[in-house]
Amino acid sequence: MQPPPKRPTMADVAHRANVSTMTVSRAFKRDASVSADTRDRILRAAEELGYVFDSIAANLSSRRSGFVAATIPSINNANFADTVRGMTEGLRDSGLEILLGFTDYNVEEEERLVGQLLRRRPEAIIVTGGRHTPRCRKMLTNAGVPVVETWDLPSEPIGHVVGFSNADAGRLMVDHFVARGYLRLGFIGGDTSRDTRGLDRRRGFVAALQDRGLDASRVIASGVPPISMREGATAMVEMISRWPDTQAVMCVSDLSAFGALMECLRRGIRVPDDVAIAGFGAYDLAEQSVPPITTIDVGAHEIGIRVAELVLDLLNGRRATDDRVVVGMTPKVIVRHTA
Amino acid sequence: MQPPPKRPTMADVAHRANVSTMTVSRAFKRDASVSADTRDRILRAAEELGYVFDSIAANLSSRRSGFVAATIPSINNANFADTVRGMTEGLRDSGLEILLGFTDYNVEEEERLVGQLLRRRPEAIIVTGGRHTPRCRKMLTNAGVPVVETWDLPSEPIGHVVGFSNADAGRLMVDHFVARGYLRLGFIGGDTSRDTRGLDRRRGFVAALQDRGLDASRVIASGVPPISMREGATAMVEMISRWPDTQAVMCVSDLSAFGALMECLRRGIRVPDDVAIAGFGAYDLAEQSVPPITTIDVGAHEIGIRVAELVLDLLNGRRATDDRVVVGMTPKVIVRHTA
DNA sequence: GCTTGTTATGTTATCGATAACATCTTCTGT
DNA sequence: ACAGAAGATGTTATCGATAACATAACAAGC
Repeated sequence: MQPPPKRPTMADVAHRANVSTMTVSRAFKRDASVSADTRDRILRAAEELGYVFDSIAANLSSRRSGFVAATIPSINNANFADTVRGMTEGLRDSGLEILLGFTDYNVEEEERLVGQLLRRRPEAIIVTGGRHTPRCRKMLTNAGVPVVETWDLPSEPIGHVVGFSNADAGRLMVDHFVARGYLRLGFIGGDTSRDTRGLDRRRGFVAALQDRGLDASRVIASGVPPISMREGATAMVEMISRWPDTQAVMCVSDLSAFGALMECLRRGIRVPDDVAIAGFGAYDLAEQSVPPITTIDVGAHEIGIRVAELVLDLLNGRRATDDRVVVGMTPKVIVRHTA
Repeated sequence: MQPPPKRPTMADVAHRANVSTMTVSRAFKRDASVSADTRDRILRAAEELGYVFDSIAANLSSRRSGFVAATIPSINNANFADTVRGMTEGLRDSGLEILLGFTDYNVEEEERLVGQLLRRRPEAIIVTGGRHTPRCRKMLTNAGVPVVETWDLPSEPIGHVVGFSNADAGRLMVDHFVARGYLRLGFIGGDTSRDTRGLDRRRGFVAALQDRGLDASRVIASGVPPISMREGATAMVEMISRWPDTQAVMCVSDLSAFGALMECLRRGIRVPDDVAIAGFGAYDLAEQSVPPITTIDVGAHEIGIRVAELVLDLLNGRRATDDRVVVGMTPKVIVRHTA
């Protein structure tokens, strides 16, 4: 290895442009009062030297990191992707960037990740879900920046909330099934150790069954969340072999619902005549599938937009930091062909 | 607003634990030589004070940021998600984190993004694709850190490469179609202004047709990349109405192929008997779909793993920084039912 | 017993920018 | 023509950690 080629600094640019470093610093901001002439000279000098602004130094000096941290369970999930898109759009003109971390549907991993993210001094932190390890809760509580929980309506929020009740989503589907005359109902989801929101949907589903005095035992829990199309297919096979008279099945997501539906097509099981299927999440897939899949829309994109608005309001002092904002969204059944 | 509650610093921890800040700093590293006793005392003091390590200051001081930057076209794409997963796995134990940015399939946006990322002094930068704006090329060339281009085999690489030839992928599908006896072939993709890799696949497809003296005019280019399932469906309609005798169609991705396939099912067009359909990317969707979709696998996950290995080798000096590494992968057709 | 090495810890000088305040021009209105 | 505001630029101290070097304490080897 040779000695690092020493990058030029602001001082180098300042020297070349015959100004002070402070003026260079101002020239690199938007609104700063620097004469057009001087700014040109500085930017030209920077260009000639190949100067690259050092955000790290700027962050330390200004005590502002310029980003908000966000954790989502998975990079490969259209729902969370929609939410992140919404956040990105909402923050676009604010100069804030999003630092994204993935928890892999795992609260231990979330704890680790939140710890790492907080070390980078984000201006706000957004987490998916309302269940965390005690240590993680504590870190978030003491973070000293706005905290927003999303995709959930926690009973004891840490800070602010933009979400919906996953249990209600489960209930909602029972209502829909029953209204259609289906009474022997099942639920397909992953093993329950990880995806707490999926688990809440199942809880709501089961509770609604019990409220109505219906059989609440038809639950398949297998596969590591998020369960895949394939696992949905496998679970469907198990469902109809264990409880052959099942009339309708809710799957924890549209992906598993699609897998279940495809398995039925392969086996010549008619949907919804022999068994009805519904999913969750309003993925494109559910709409485009033949037949199209009944699902629940929770407004993933809108969640992102609302979160961004909220964060900006809090950071700009347009809202008091200490009053808890809870934005509740309402899940809606989208009725299609399969249920 | 009250005066900011002033976070504790290392100096505070040092004072409380009766050591110097340097010892605190060491206690927070892994390997540093601090007696077990002292370390305990320090960590306890830190815990009691609610101290949170400040990465920004550490980065400035140590002149190491501890992350690699990566740009991908979209957060919502299973292929790039697989690659990112591979990179994450490969970097897991290195202490390096991934700072992810999304270009929205847009080289202008990529330029902006790369500029922002470089300001944060990444230890390496990974970009998707081999086509960039001139300014972006220049920034990458002068970045002073390892640069890896992926998902492509650029003719003039900036630094290192882990990818495959998209044109070859297009050619490969023509070979497959012809081997099956299909001779009137079409291609469905987005409008050509953005997704340069999709465009390369089309180029290869068209070139292969011309080489064989086949009709190369059946190209539908509409929709902003990445084109959706719905756009695939629309494009399929256009294809069969403009060229009703088309025998086989390659779609730029499995998503659009799925959309095209579903449209055929809706219209009672038999696949592959009336028209064959193939996609690209080996998404789960293509495997689970009924019927399952013929596609091309490029090893998205493996690309990520290879990139991570390469980056680690370069950063650890196990490979010279100045010899260009080109890892070429070979796209493979996965033959299923639709073509 | 004295050198040498190892381990644990402290001291000092930065890293590269910015906040806050100071200074010097140049307008503006009367 | 002059006070006062607004605009453009400079000076100094600092943000919170770490590299590099220095030192102290103790063990091992001869």
